[in-house]
Amino acid sequence: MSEAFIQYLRSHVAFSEEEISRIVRAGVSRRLRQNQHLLTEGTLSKLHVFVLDGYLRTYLTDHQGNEWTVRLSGPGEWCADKESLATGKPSIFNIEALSDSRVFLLNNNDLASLVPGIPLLDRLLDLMTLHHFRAAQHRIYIAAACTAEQKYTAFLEHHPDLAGQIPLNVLASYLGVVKETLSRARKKQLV
Amino acid sequence: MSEAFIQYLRSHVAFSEEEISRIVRAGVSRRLRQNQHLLTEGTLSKLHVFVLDGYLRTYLTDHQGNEWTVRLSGPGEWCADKESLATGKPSIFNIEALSDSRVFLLNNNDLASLVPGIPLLDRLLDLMTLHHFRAAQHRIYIAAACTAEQKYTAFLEHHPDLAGQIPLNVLASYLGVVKETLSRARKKQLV
DNA sequence: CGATTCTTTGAAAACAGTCAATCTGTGTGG
DNA sequence: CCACACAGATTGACTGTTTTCAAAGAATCG
Repeated sequence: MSEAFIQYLRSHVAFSEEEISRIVRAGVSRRLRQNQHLLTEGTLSKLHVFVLDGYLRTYLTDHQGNEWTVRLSGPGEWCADKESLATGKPSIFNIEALSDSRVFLLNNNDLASLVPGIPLLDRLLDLMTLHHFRAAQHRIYIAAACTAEQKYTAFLEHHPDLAGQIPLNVLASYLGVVKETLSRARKKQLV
Repeated sequence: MSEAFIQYLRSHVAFSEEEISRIVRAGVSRRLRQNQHLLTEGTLSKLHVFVLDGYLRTYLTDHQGNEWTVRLSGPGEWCADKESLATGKPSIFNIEALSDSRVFLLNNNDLASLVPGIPLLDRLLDLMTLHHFRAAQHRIYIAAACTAEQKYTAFLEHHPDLAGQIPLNVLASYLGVVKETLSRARKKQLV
């Protein structure tokens, strides 16, 4: 069931098999249908989400009702509202499955209770945060420095697998352009 | 000397006075001249920088030699290259003083060696990371959803103190617009 | 097959970037 | 103290890109 998650644990931090099994037992794997929401703005999120299979997107809605995708998460990636987790305040984000997906869910409290016994877990949590932060930093640079076409090219380079899997309007809201512009950029790209 | 840092420690985490004194003794305060660099790309950074006074900017240079400001840090804020700290790889960023400044420097190793004796330090480091991540997330949204004028307005709201303190071209490279565009946005703002 | 959603295309308008000139303030040397 | 140079900021005219609006063309699902 959660083989992909176990693989992830093995390859990123030097846990013992016994530790891995304890971590895995602390969570559950779950299926999500396409368009199913895992988190809705205004509610509390206590979950760390590890994507086993499929694609999730994290987005927020502005005052005009436009949706802005702030993160895309594919297999082997994490997806959590760090902020809501840390502060205990309701989330401003929504998390939705872009396709039928399987995820591994870890409750923050359960995870925290394991930390004293498995000191390396802290290292894992650090890694997760760093990964997210690094990605965010890179996106800020891309958003500032690139034209629509360059953004699309950069996205293809960083996420060759993802491009074909997600709807155009979602990718557009991720890149910060309008769907028509992205459609044109994509067309040029092919020539 | 480092009063502002001590205040910060007191108000953010419930350290004892003795712990605070141990933390403060682990670092040093230093003066920076305007335009002086605290970190240059290609070098290793082991420092956590707390701004006592003045303003720092973190930027990177692209292939065409353009500078892109990825962070601005004022009094009471942190400024560090998390990535270089965590991976031990040379930094891709530069950190520069925008004005004559005073900073409090903590070496990562020194800080790490205090953690076992002061468990709350982990909480502080979490807070720092979270703060940075939150800011990055917000900037991604602003970059995607806002026009030049709205970006400037949003910046004024979030950093009312900073706007007057930093040169226009730096702010422009932070907002992801050209300096002329920012100049015009600022003019409209006044009307 | 019809209905809905996603994508493409076109034309016009709004927006931001480029280039070049001017203006402003600051500091330096005569 | 003035004149000058210099860097930062503004302005104007122009170009190029992106958005907007509207319509038509695929693709998908029941």
